[in-house]
Amino acid sequence: MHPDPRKATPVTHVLDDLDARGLIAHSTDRDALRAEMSAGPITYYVGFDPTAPSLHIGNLLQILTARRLQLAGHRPLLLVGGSTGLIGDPKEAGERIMNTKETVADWVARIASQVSRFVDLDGPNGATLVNNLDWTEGLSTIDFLRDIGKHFPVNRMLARDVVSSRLESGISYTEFSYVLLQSLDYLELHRRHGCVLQTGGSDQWGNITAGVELVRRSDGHKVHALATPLITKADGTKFGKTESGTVWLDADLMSPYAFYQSWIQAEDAKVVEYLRQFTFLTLDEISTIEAEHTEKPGLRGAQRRLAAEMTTLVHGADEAAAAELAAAALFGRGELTDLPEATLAAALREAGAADLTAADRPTIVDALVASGLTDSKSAARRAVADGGAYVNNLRVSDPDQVLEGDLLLYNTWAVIRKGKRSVSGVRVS
RNA sequence: GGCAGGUUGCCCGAGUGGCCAAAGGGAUCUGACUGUAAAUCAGACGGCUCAGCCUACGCAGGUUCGAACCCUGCACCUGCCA
Repeated sequence: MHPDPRKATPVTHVLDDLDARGLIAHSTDRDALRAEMSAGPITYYVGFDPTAPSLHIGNLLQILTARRLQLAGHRPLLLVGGSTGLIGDPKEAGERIMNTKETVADWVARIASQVSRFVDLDGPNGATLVNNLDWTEGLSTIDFLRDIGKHFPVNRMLARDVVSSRLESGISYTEFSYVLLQSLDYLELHRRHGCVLQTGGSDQWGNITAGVELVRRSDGHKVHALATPLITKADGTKFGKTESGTVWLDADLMSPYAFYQSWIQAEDAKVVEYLRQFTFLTLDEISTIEAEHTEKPGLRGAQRRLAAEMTTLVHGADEAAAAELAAAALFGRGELTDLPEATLAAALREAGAADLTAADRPTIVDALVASGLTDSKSAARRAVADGGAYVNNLRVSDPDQVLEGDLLLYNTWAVIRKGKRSVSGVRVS
């Protein structure tokens, strides 16, 4: 699970490594930070709010960045937002729906265990998990307003982009206050653990610098901030949160196979960037991959490597290998009929296979729905009408086509495909 | 509290009594071309027992042969005034 430290330890300063990987979008006084880091291990933190039962690859970038800093000898504090998760960070789309305290507490536990898998918890610079509920639960409103609120000029708060964009559509006092809580986190971690750096996504920059400011005003100390860029696709839209939904890290929410697929479909124009930002391959190794990729993009070597690295990192080597084998079987050049039954069955189990009953005489439309490739029978019929439905890589044009006889491999299996990249299986028995 | 405007399908947005499952755009899906890439072009895009039926235009009720469109009440949002 943990990348080999020898491979990952940069020979250069870790800040230069992050920079070269395209992981620094914004930073406070870089030279001062560099000097502090060179003088000895520093303590830094990154926070995750429990807005779902699992983290996604946007959060993963933050975890991996924290891991890079840890590998360089610094000490991470991983904060899970037990209290901030109850409030909700304002986002442009509009007011968040509030989750119950029980739900948030459950998500906190899940996310804490998820996040701790990516860092070392032991050793001289072992990571510490913290929960901001610890210092907000007993905090009185009066103390909060006097000690924290006093440092926040409302005119400056109103000027922040997220807030000003919400002034028209409306924003609750609850969300408006969020930045005070995150800032308080930084102050608390600075006081309790000597934390002098907060990292996060560039969308958090406003919240992060507000914390820097609070520490300066309250304690007179200069602390730092570093933000990673928003990871985008070639068209500028957010990577990893699109058509089929969010790319989750939890295997129950997204199978390792699906996770692998989401990476292998990376765009040519972006795949090398992703390799730099997400993997622990050295920049030299990535240069080599990039050269091959530029030479023969059709081989999709960069995408394969990216998918393998990421699936290994998140789900482990065994799952990664299984996902790779499944992809090779289902997307390979070879005939599906040439696959041994065990290979075929394994591949379909990875991709996901639905059970159908032969006596029901299931049709292609039934199979598309049962496998989850389409949301409804209407959509399935449409797919067939569009010429986008395949059984064992052969186009099916009749929506009433029953899956039986020659359409079943080993008298049992059928590989159902919708379009080019969506494959699933059915087992008819 | 008063006045004005608004609430339409995944999102934006047109529609003010029948020709509306609802223009247009975006997103998404599929096809062609390909390399599980991009770009381009084309088609699709509420559901179902699919030449028909059902559900839908904030919620509830009403007028009408017929309502997303008219009326009443309610909820929420925005602006102006107190």
